[in-house]
Amino acid sequence: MAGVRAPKILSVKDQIAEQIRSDIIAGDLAPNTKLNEKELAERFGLSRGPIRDVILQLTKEGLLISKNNCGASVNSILDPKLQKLMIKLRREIEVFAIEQLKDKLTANDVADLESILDELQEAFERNDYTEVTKIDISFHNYLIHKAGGDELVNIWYPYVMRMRLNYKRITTGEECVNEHRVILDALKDGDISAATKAIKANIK
Amino acid sequence: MAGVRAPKILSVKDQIAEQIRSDIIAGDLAPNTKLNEKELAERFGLSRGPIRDVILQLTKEGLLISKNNCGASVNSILDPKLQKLMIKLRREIEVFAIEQLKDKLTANDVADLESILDELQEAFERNDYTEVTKIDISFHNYLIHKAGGDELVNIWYPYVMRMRLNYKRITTGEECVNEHRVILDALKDGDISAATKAIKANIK
DNA sequence: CGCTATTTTATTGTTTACAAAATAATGACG
DNA sequence: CGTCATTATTTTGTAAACAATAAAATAGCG
Repeated sequence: MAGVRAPKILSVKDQIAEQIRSDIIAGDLAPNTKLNEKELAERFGLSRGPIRDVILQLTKEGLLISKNNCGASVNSILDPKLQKLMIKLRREIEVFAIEQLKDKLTANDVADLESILDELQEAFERNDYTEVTKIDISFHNYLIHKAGGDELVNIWYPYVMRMRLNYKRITTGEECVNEHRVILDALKDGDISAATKAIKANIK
Repeated sequence: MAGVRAPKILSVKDQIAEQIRSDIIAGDLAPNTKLNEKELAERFGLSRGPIRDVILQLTKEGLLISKNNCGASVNSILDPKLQKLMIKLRREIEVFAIEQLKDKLTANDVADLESILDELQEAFERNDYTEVTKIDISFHNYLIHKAGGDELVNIWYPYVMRMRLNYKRITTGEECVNEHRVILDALKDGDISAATKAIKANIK
């Protein structure tokens, strides 16, 4: 079993949530689109119960906006002022994470991160930008989780999701892979200041 | 109807959530206490459905921690490093809010805030520290909401809740009322720099 | 024809019943 | 007597039916 990466086991609800996030990121669900519980339940072959849980979760993440007795819809673009604030806060969280990670990354961690970058490269070559975005997020998620566990991920995640809503298009593409490689290289060297600089450059 | 403050209409779920938050803040629900859905449902005279929604919500707020098929329990004290980070981030959010509020507070707003401070004073005189904490939060909530709406409240709230878990005792008491009065006075004068300083001093 | 009021429909909120998983309890074996 | 395997019970996850609210359509009136 040595060297075998544990496959991530996701609950049904987490999978549904992930799918809806993808749809929003991909633009299949445009801002202000209203979500119908019954439709979603039929689409995923479930009852409305779990769907409602997912909607609540995505609402807390800021992707959806819900009103009592009126249902949920895809949230719209952030006010620029708030957007700027969120970028700032997200940067601070990620810088904090990198500082915590000094001399904490194991060989296994590095290997995992390398493989995430490989996947990123592949997705980019396939022009699968929705997947690029998701893998991009998972790279950061790995660092955040390693540094602060679920607790830190929980406060970090809404910023990422909310920011994605505003772009909805990957900026350049190749740049994305390179930027993350710089981060990982700096981490491998234990060069916190370089890693911090690279993270700041990546979050925009 | 002039001068009549709108009574806040809360959904059933919001009321339950508020009650459980109070119990946690008051210490009636100690960290690591396991929450039983059936028990809660009976206590509030509801079925398990809405209770589950509330648990999910409080989990996202960081007050509870949930595991698949294992239920939810009251979250425990934060790691000091994370605690420090959260204080820093919360401060930045509140400073941002104050900057946005310059020349935006109406006479009505000021009156509302004054009356919140009055309630704070009363609760303090009754030695009702759970209520003091809740009113304290509502003062800040008013400012945050006015500055950034639900959007900003959503990212701010988890910090407050998470921090409260760590104290669970009001520090001095009278200090609390005074600190908030300083903030409000500075806001009334439009003295952003003083208000910022006061907010920073209050968040610790 | 335009507007409001009422009825109808659709959608969300809640309850109840059932399935699956985890925990607790029991019993066999060393 | 202690440990492990198996069974029983409790608890969470899901599904389906019902109630209440909001949205849409229709009818009545100026």
